[in-house]
Amino acid sequence: MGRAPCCSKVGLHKGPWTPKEDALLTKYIQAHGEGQWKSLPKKAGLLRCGKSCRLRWMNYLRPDIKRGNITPEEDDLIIRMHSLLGNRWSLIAGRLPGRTDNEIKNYWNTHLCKKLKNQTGEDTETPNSLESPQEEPASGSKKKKNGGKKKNKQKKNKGDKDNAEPPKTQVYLPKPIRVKALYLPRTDSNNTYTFDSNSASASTNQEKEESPLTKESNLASEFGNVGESDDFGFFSEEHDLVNASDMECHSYFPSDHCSLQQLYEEYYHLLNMDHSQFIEMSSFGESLLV
DNA sequence: AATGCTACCAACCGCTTGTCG
DNA sequence: GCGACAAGCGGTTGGTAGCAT
Repeated sequence: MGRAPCCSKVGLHKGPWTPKEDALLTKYIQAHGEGQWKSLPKKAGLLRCGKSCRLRWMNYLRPDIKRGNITPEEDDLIIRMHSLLGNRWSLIAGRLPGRTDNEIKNYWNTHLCKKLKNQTGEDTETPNSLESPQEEPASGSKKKKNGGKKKNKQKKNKGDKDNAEPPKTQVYLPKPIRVKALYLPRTDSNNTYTFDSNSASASTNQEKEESPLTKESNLASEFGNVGESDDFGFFSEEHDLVNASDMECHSYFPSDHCSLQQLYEEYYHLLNMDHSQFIEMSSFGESLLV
């Protein structure tokens, strides 16, 4: 398929965003809404590519972003979700409202991977991105060519992080996070699972359709189109969809452990059902169930 | 104080996927 | 069915902070 035009056109800014750029982007989106990322920079007066604008907005500027530590419960959920889903950061992020895929990915690579490695000895490679077992995760794979840079330690535009640098191995604070719609899997009395097809957030059209649900549907399709099985009732459209108001009822920021635990358990059940009864497991699906 | 090294994370890059004409 | 475009996703890179020497 065609690729989006490369962002590296001459004259376009790259690198850290300035407060001025942030303001321009925020102002434009507040006035005109999300979407049309390609034409947005020009209209907003930004010398950035659309992808860059989108990323900045999604990961940092969105008004519904909250900032805060990754709680131990979230930490635990990330670990367990990752064990189920692998490197599907957006899926995992979808289960952790207030967390972006980028954030979770970084958090995994910098904290959890190491943590698990220490706990389990060695076996913490991810299902989808196995690295050499000898290599250090994350940091080991990115030894800096530039080495130390103590001299010019001027701040880049992340001043809000300054108050949040705990010692190593701690959860790092204020980080921009995108609040994604919470697509809660639901269990009905027959223990079948369905997913909402609506977004609870003001997302773009694309986002609505390329939502975690869609990804889950993709996941389901990787399990062999289970959704098409009425018996399975997996992603059947006609029943028991969670509407936005339902989702509001599930705390938008399920900070309590019970909610997170429930999310995990539902995923766990979902992925550990006896699929062999219904489908032929794809290799990917199998990889998720190891 | 200067330098080296590592950890962290924002941002980028390239690929994939979905939509539309 | 095909190609172009828009958007999303995950891996990787590069800059900065902080600790060690």
